[in-house]
Amino acid sequence: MARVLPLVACCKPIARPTLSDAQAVELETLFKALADRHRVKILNLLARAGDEAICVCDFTEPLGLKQPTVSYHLKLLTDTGLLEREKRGSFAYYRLAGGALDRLGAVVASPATLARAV
Amino acid sequence: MARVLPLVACCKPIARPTLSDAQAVELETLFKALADRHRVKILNLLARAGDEAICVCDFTEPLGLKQPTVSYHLKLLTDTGLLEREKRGSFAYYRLAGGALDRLGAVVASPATLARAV
DNA sequence: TCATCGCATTGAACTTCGTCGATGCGAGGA
DNA sequence: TCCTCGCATCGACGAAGTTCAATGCGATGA
Repeated sequence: MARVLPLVACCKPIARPTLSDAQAVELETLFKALADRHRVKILNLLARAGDEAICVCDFTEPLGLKQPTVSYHLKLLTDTGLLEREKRGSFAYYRLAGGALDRLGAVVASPATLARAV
Repeated sequence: MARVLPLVACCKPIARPTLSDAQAVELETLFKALADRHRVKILNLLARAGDEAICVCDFTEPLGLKQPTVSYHLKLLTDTGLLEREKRGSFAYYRLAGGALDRLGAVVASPATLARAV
């Protein structure tokens, strides 16, 4: 029986019976992480890169942001569980966390989608 | 051939080739609408209500917010295209916009999900 | 060891958001 | 017509988010 995957280690879909306060806060945190044009672009760049990781310095130019700001956004996404960080020498590489986008989809599943999933 | 539905009259999935600036802004707007615990609960309440609409006065108690604040959130969600408003006498009823949650799922579709969809 | 490079963190300025009292407005009902 | 009720809007305030120069720190190489 298919199951709706938890997101980032938490989170139930929006369209479930009674969302608790804690669950609402978790979803708020998740969507806040996505609620910025630059972070959306970061996810897009990483999704397109597939398995390949991208280092901090390679984000600044496409985003048009300074390095501290890029680090700020990357840290926020990583803390939310959407990104994974890997250190190589003095470089920091980021990649999409495994299945992050898939689980994201499950969270916003509507009743109709749920019916199909279960 | 299945197609990824546009959201709210815009918006391509995150994992698509090159997100334009405008598309990133649209997604930012969308996720910002979801990035609040009370708005998440509103969507949850409406999703559970199915086809039935809920009037403003019935949100204040479960949300623990005053009427002006509830109206603020409902307007924000409506402006984003996630909710629909219907006036009955002096009452205002809100319901989920048709397929809003489904299209939401399409937006966050990962490359793997896309492969399945197409 | 010393200089350099890449990244994280700090601190401060600025912007945006969430909340609610007060107010306005249209719809009923007396 | 006047009063009341439900909702939207305004105005103001505090809270939170975004940006970047300055700084700190570990890694690399001369």
